[in-house]
Amino acid sequence: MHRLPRAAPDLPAESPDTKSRILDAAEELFMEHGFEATSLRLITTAAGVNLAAVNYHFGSKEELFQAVLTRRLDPMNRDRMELLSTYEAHAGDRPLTCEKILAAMFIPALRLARDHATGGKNFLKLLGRAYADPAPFIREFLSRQYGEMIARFRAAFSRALPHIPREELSWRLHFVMGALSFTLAGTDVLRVISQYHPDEASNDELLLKRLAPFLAAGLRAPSPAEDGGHHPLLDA
Amino acid sequence: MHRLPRAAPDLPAESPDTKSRILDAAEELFMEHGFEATSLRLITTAAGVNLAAVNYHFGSKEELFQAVLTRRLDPMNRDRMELLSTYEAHAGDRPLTCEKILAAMFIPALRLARDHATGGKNFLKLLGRAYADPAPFIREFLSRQYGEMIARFRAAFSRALPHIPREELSWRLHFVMGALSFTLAGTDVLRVISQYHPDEASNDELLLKRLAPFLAAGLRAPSPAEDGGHHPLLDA
DNA sequence: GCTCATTTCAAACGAACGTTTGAATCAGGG
DNA sequence: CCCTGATTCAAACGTTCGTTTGAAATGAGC
Repeated sequence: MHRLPRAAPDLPAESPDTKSRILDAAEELFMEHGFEATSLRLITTAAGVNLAAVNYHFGSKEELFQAVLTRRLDPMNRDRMELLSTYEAHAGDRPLTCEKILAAMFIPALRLARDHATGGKNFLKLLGRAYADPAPFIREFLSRQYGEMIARFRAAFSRALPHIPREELSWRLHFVMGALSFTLAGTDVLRVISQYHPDEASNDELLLKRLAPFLAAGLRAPSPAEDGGHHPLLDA
Repeated sequence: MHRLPRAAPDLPAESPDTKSRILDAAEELFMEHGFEATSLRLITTAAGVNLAAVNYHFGSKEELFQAVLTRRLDPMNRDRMELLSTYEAHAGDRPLTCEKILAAMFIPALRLARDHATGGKNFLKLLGRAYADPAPFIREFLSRQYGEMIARFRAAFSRALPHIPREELSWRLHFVMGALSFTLAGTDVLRVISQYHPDEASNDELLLKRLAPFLAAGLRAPSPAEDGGHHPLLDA
């Protein structure tokens, strides 16, 4: 099935196997232009491989896209769950704080953004954009990939915030994922909103350090159902 | 330039002028499949008009997309700013609450979702997805359309939260826009997160009533810069 | 050194795309 | 009634798309 050709004795950092070169090029180009607007010819040219290589190694363009996502999303979500388990074991039977749970979500993403020099950041952008893509095969794929992790984290938040009704918590988790993916996608809408310190905008750690307190406060907000109701919003 | 053919005496709800039929069909299909994956042939067939009509009336596919967005986005953002001005005038020289400012952002969006029977909800979904689209012409268009409104609202939040540094506030405004657009886009990721009460998920008013307290609490959170620092996140 | 399965390659496939063209159709004013 | 400008229409334009094909190249095992 898989070929193990040269053991790559000491080639500098160039020309890993064809499959990886396609994945790297596809990751960057999908991130830059989106799925539909990125042609296989663009990808294979950038990767320096033959056009037919994609269909040979991956089967189709859609399967290539899923392979691009799986390669990094799978380990990242596994890391998230492991980190959450570590925190929980360390806390004994006391519930975790929201900040700690959010840290279990963010740290693996940060690790990804830093480890692979450019690849990681490209991937997070790509992931943020995939969230908003209407293509059914993307939506189903993400549901499959995220299902287990989300369930674990919802349970953790549920213990951390016992006074928040389950349904309300589901919504807030949805908002958290929205703000996170929007932020990681790093769209240039930011240029409109802030006066845009470019050197800081690219610093993901600082970015998430700002996002976490924001989200933690939102998660802890009194539930509309528990504080007697009548919020001013939308009643005017 | 524009033709005013029949005054449409009492045609039930069918066959407005060609331009509107194209806009309606395009709005729904762009929402459903995205910009790149929606062909002009699909749009014109759904609208019951000739293929060439798009290029005749709008010039190109890109200009059609911008026309779809402008048609509703323009009035909505104008409504938002007017509502904010109304609230500010009513409050005299006291700063508005975060909830009130958020209401000025949400209510026009809700009005849009309700007024035009199906069109409005389609549009909000489309708008949420356009936020994440990498196409340069979309990004530039949104920057142009949103610039003025964002500036107004940032000023309002700045008065409501004088203890939050300007830069921190810019980030939080970014998070607010992210959560809002993600929520309005209404991706099915939601199906993963919550156990999904379908009849409630489609109720935008309830949805935004949950989102507003969440965001208001996040906006009011102590700034990492002002509370002496050392947050637990990311230090583990 | 031949074998055979794996991988690469140039070339082509049919389909679908956005856009253009030029004639047909229409409505209203002289 | 024809003229004029605006709109619709069928047809075709050239390009690009994802995928397939069949032969050439490759490399490990006997």
